Amino acid sequence: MKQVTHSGIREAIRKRIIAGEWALGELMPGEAEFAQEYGCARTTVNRALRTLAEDGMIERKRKGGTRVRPLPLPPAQLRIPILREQVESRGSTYRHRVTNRIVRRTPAEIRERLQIPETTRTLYLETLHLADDRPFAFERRWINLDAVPQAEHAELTEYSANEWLVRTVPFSRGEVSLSATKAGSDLASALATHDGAAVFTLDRTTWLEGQAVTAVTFYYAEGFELKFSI
Amino acid sequence: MKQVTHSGIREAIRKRIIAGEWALGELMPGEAEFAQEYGCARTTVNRALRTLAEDGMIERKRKGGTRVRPLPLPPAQLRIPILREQVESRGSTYRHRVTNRIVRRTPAEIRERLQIPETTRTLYLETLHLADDRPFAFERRWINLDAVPQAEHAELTEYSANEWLVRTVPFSRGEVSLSATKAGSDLASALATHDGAAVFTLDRTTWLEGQAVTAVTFYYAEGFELKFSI
DNA sequence: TCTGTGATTATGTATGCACATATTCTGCTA
DNA sequence: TAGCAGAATATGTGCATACATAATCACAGA
Repeated sequence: MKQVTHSGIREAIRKRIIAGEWALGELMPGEAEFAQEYGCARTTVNRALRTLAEDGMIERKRKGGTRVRPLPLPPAQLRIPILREQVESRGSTYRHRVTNRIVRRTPAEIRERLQIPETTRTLYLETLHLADDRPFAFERRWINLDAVPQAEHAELTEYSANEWLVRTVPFSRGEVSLSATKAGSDLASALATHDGAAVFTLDRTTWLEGQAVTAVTFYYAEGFELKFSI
Repeated sequence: MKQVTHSGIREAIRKRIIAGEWALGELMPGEAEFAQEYGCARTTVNRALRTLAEDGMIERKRKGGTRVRPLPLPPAQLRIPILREQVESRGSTYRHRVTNRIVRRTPAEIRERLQIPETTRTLYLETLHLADDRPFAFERRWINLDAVPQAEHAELTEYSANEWLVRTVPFSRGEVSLSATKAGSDLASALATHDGAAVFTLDRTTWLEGQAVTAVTFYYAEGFELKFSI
């Protein structure tokens, strides 16, 4: 009846929590108790409960015991795919075009986002991402040339700066901000839409081992939706 | 020098991956090899590598071995806080006002989203969420009364429908869609902004054990940003 | 009543071992 | 050469045990 695998026990306990066997915030049985009930080692229960805690379903404290989360976290696992995948998953053909590329003075706002001094050189890039040759997203990007010097002379024809960085500086971390922007005339013409269009906007600042790598803003064409499961 | 804890080993290996010791997609040493190198049990290495795999940094296959992810996943952990927390974390006072509440025919679009027949009764709610008495977000919600019959007569004064559902039907799952909407005149007046404003929009459809619970759309006031770390 | 200290206890983790499971690899056979 | 069966192997998992660690609790002393 009851599985004696950690995943089986995890799902059994998950069902019991959802069924309301313990109220929000209420203390649950301890590992030893569950182990006896399910007829398995405490180690196995430990793993089941640890996983549920990682999922945000329960809280655990040494000596304090295990309890159902008082206010369950809305757990959303959002993975923002790289643009090529966003386009190709819609069945469209992806292409990109670098419309501007220059090493120039970094605007103060970007210097602050990247926390770099005025002397640091950055590469500024504007890229238009196309789905079936229609504008899909417009990208403004600054790359810290101290962190990624080889970007200055990188070929960005086969791969966009987006993909090039993912391959060159993988596993970087950072901050993302999502918002809605009212298109000005320059943005509207880049995205081939009208002035005042509501544009879904994604800002990302990326770090690797404490050093700023890049700051980027994506402006998505009208009708774009970022979908994910929770 | 090197920790013999799973987290110590995990971080050591993470650093080696980031340093580029193995190329993207390249085969890494096996568990037994790492265990010998770090002088610990294979179980410990197993947990370290398992965690790295959950983080999306490596891929593992039985007999196939462990390799660095060929194309690293952009790992974004987004937890959408409930509105009260979004407001209060900005240091503002949260209040809400139910501006409309009616059991009526469910629009076909919503029936499709919830996959419910025409006969199913739903509760329609409009709620205005305020930060320091200024509009922060406007919410349109349909609640499946088959799934949550007690919603029909629930007091929604202390807690908004948002929070009431989180407490009543915790741990539900679903789909989220983020987009940008151009405000029409009714939405603009609800949010006390101007016609044509760019409005950040969040759609969510929620399920519990295969049954549709609620469909909701949040329209956030101008200037709103949804921030998170990756 | 307040305070601090030590005992208590639930979870956290490392280990050695055994066995399960999914792939890949090898070599036999047609 | 193609196809298939079985061997080999890396990861996956369960268990018993021991000890670590962090909270909490109880109690003594001021």
